[in-house]
Amino acid sequence: MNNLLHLKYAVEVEKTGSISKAAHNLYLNQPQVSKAIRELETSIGITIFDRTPMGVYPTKKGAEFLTYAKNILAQLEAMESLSRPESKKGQILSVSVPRASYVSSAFTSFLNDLDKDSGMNIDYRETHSVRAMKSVSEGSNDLGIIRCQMRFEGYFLTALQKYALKHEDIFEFEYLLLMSKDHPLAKQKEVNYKDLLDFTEVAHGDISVPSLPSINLPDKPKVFKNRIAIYERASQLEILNRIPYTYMWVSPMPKDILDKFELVEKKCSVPKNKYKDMFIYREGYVFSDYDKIFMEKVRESISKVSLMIK
DNA sequence: GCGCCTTGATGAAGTAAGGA
DNA sequence: TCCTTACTTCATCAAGGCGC
Repeated sequence: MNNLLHLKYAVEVEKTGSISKAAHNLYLNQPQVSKAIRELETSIGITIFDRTPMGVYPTKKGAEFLTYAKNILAQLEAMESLSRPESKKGQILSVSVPRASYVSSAFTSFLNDLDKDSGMNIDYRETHSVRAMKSVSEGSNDLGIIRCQMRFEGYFLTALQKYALKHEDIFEFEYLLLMSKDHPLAKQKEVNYKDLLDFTEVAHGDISVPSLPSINLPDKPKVFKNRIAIYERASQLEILNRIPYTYMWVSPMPKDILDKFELVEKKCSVPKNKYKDMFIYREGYVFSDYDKIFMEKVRESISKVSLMIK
């Protein structure tokens, strides 16, 4: 292995899909980056990129190598951050999470406990599981929470292995129906799936954050006649509150949010409705104190919502 | 099919910085 | 001062996509 710069070049080349563009981004010349990549390939004995006139693409082994390279660079960044002055480091948290009220509630609680005078650098991204795995693997985020449908658990475990990520199961649950306390079905202890035919589903409008079973389950029977796609969470809850013939599929929510918007959650028996959330992090990653506090807040939030749905 | 364009690969010549 | 290393600049070539 020549040096860490070569890894950096290779990662940039993968990111841009072009040696020329990577060279431009790295403030170098194309021949130099081309030569560096070639030397790197020679030194490790594999072809990292397939060259084409349209650009370069990682080979199968190259993609595997780049995953390790990104891990090394992320760990190096973490090591270097140790030597930075404490005042500049501040209170750091960098996470990718699913759109889930219990997680955002934990995050709010985490923020409340921070010292606003000590400086903070918080990166909180709501995104889908694949993007979260990619972000954590590449070092864009240190910690992640991913959601997987239980029947696809094997697929996710294979993906985690591919991204060289470790995981910790934190929450198993079924999606619930969320509706106004004045909803015609709100008085029923459990809702039948067919009961939903007469009502309007509120769905999340951003398919890049697919946290709803109706989006995640292409094979799920489409019983709804009416559907409203809303992008913004507060608007979703406001609509559920004000329009009592609407409902929404959600993961178990904290009581304070339900009370605030005068909403109730109802169980509804549907097939393949078992999900699991898990923490993910890079192999060898050492949790910071703030990571640990956030993780504890998430666990506390899970304990609270779990008590409610029992 | 041809010409043009883009892309990557390679080589030569030169520059700058650092170390012996 | 000389050598090494890293880098830039320039030129050239091959391969493939694209429009006419």
